Amino acid sequence: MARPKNFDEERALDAAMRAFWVNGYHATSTQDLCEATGLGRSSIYNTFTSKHELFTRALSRYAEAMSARQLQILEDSGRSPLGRIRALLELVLAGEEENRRGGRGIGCLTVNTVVELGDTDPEAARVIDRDHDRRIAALRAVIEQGQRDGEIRTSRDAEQFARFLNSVVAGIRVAGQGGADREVLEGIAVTALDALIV
Amino acid sequence: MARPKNFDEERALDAAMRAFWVNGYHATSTQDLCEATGLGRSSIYNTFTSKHELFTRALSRYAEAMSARQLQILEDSGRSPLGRIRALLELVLAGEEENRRGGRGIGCLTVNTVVELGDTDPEAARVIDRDHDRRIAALRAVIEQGQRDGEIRTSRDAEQFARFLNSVVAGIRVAGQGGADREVLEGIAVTALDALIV
DNA sequence: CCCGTTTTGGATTGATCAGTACATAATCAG
DNA sequence: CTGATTATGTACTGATCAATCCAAAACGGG
Repeated sequence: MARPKNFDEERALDAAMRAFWVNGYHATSTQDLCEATGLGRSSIYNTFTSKHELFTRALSRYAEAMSARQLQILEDSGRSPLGRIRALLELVLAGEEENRRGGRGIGCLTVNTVVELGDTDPEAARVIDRDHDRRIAALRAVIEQGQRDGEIRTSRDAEQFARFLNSVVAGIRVAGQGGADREVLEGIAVTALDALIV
Repeated sequence: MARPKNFDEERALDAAMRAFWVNGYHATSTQDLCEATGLGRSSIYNTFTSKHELFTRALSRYAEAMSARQLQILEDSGRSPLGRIRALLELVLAGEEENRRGGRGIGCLTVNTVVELGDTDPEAARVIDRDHDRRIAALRAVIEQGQRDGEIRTSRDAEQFARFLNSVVAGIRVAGQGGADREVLEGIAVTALDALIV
């Protein structure tokens, strides 16, 4: 029929995602994206239409992959509710440790995007809001379960606690970007858990 | 001797700070800075040398002003240690509420800068690190006092609690930028305090 | 083998970027 | 009033931005 693409679209998307993740939307030029993906301008525009659309797709992919791993942990019936939350925080810590560059982390693409673009990018905001809602719902379900089991003892309702934990994760990410090492981030995480067992 | 400047340098710096705060470093053009400050290009370059230097000065000014208010609260002997921490969180909540734009906040310039520039801007990183250390030290002192008074748990050491609280503040800021309203942010703050209170 | 279709590379577009050059305007010391 | 000095407005610089154009290349169905 026609000439086939010479590259794997998902691999290219991953490379672009990485570039946006490390440098942010504005500081990543289309030239940077060409170099990161190994594609020419034509291929990028032919496949992804525009820098902004490529960003939106990369962000969606990130959110999807990240949430998939996190929700899998939160729904792991092999662990207790509290154990799941611990495992989630452990995943975050491991991720931050893995992504350290020259002593500083690169954080989380969704957090970075909220901070960099705020409400100036409605498509990005939509992706992030959706992802946020899913994570809050999953956290909330686990916390409710833990409260029923008596493992989680807090006078706060599950929704409030879910938002607290989500915010702590964002805070850990920012601290990682500020240069905090594993030990410090772990200290933040375990301290947050103290609020669960009041 | 010579022609005097036609504007107030500090007011201009405030306006520039605001522009960087709302839109970030990369998304704020020199043209934007002219419009925000009301100055011409010549005046800006004559006074502040470069966009980057203007940014560094604006960031320093922000950090200075922000820390001044926060340290004043943390050192207010009219309140108990825990009362000071509550007041600090209240200040953060009030600030986030004040800065809401179209439903979303604009966060905190230092947090925004850590996230946007990470370690790609050494001058900015230096300013922020210094500010961070001061805040941690002040928090730590208050927490130690609270622990001596029996008002704050001794299960974690003061340094760890300080870093936790600082991270929670960053998390609140990010949540505010994500669109969370006052009630939600307040929920995060009071839940965080559960980890400290005996 | 060849034609229709799509991909690809490279040159190019106009807009915008940060920063500069320079002439003019404003100020004050004398 | 004059001259030294600094501020300001305007026009401009080269670089880079995202995006497009177009011709050549690569494929698969017939």
